[in-house]
Amino acid sequence: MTQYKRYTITAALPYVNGHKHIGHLAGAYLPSDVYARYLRLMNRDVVFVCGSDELGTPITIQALKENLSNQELVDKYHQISKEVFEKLDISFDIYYRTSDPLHIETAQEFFLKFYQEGKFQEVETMQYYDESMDMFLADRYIQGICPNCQSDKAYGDQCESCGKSLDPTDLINPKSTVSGNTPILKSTKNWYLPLDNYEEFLQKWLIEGKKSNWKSNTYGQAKSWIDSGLQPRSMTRDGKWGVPVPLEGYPDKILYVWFDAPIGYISATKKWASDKGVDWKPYWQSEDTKLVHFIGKDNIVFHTIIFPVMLHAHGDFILPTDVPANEFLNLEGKKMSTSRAWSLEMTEYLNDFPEQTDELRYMLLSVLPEQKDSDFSWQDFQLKVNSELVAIVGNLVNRVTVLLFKYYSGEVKFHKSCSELQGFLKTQKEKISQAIEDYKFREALTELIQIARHGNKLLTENEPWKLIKTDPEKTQIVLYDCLELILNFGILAQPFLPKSAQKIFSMFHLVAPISWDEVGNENLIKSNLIIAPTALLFNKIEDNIIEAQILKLNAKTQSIMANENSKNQIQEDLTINSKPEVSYEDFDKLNLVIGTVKAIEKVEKTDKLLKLSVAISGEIRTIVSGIALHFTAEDLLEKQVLVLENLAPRKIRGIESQGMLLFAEDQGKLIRIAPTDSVSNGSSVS
RNA sequence: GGCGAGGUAGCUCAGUUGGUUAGAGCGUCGGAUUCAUAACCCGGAGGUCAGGGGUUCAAAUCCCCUCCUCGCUACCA
Repeated sequence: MTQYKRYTITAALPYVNGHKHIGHLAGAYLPSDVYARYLRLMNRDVVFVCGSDELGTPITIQALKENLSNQELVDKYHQISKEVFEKLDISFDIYYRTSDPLHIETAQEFFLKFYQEGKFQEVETMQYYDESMDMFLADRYIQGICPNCQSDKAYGDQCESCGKSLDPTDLINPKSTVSGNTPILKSTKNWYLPLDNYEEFLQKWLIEGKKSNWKSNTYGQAKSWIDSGLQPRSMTRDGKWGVPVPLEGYPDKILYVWFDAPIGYISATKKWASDKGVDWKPYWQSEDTKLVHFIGKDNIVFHTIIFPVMLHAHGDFILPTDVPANEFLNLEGKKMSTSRAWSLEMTEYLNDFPEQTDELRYMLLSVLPEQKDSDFSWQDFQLKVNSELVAIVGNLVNRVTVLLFKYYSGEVKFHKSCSELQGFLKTQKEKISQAIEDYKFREALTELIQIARHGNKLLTENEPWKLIKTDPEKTQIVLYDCLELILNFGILAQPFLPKSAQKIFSMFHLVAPISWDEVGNENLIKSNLIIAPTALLFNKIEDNIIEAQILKLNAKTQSIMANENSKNQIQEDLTINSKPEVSYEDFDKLNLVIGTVKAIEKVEKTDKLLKLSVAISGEIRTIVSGIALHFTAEDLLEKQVLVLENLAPRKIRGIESQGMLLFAEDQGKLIRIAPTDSVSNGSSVS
């Protein structure tokens, strides 16, 4: 269907700072595996690469948490990931790791070439530096008080409590998480890739070139980034756990993980090629190669903009042909979250259902978030397994083998299959091929099941259990047709259900892989063949299994949340204790008064801001407060509130705010503070 | 608020060069059947395609407005 001579298929490198869940599987690994398996069965030249992304700051943070060295941590999770993918039959040609020396070398070559050709901009910026540890602090190594929600759990890049993304210099009272000391600002040099210089290239290659053949979600998001104007982006960081910057005099500089990680695809290909004794270059540098990146939507910008710009700037490389990005998979209607334990990790599934990997593959493929976020529910899982895999596929195989053994002791009598059946198989094969090439895996799966449905229909229509009494010869033909459907189902099922496909082949004394071209080949079923009796292809999943999983999920998330709450409690206690002692003079500077809210309006074009008019003594103060999510106008109108009267005025959204309203906060909810009996406006609080 | 993606049957979702009667699976109801893991097969019911307006001989599909969901992003003394 295409003119490509070879295919380079990549699946997003899992960042090995923890266990990966089924959302990751559905997002990148399963679709890419189906695609790669299909192409191999088409006898195409394919390399399918993936590997652990093992560098960067979050690794070091997780290592501290688990009390392991960086290397021990990545070794641990690399091993787990590798095994999990093997068990789920994800058929990577190589599962690599970015801590490999070959990768370091490859990434450094990239960097050096850019450096020597003047493709970087050297920029000096001020960064936090921990003098006691003699190191610059990456964002995650700085903790302080969030300027937004006052939580003291805010990191340099984001507040864990309110989720606001931050710049390290936004933090109040920043501390180094390494030493606990207050860091100083110090000048540092980094190398920036001026993405804005490549807008013309992106305009032509992506905006114009990919408009009609990329999925709307991928294209839309990439276009949105380009349209909003690209900025130079630093391709280096201060740190030690990463690819060292290959320049003299910068021992503490490493490459930004998003610079080196996608290069990992290339390093992985190099390693695979050298192990195999072939040349890696055509897979990345030849125009007749199709390069496809399978990713989740969180990686779109890196795979559609930054990495292509890198490849383009380098000059020797081809660009990705397709970037089929999937949306997210929810679990029981809610977004998966590792920190809230609302997730199904691949290791958990394998532990509970070690023999049912095809069932998971089937379920996930049938709900792949191809167009929009989709949902995995245990009930749905049970339904899909029981009413499709068991009732349609497994049942067909069972029906046919039972009849065959009953009437013919399992021996196949050869008959030429009818042309109608041949036509049907050919049609399904074409439909499935086309769907896979269009990355419509759900559709492909539906067409696959049609083959088994057809078999059940043949049986019901011809009733061989009756026919055997009147027309033994016709009975043989019907059963032969059914066997042919089963075998061909197996061939076409190989990309989706590899274990089940092999089970089917075993009945016919055949071994996978069987090429796509063999669909409809009558010589595969030998005359007078004795079918090997098989166990049931799929087993029903009973209600209690599903109930147990749902209970387990709820228990898991509740215990984590309880844990979190107690941690929060400790954190809050710490907040109280961690504030420095103040003198009476300091306290006396604050003028706290009671006022009454006289008018409220929402600040235009904001979600959280309310503009309030508050009466204190003789005057009306205008105060802007970020509380619109907690209170409506009715809640506060004519109510008394606690006001910090002498706070320096500040303009917010063009309105001068003359004071500050004080509220009690409990678990993120704001509660109004007011005297128990009404007092006159302006009454002081001391 | 800005940007992106969605809103189609009870549920999960397909469906764009605009074109008969809007589809599938599951569920539901009815029928048929017993070879089979109470499974399979046939049939029915079920939709103002989020709402409104426009373009057109013709709109789920193109344009405009509004509402809702998700993601990114902005304001938060």
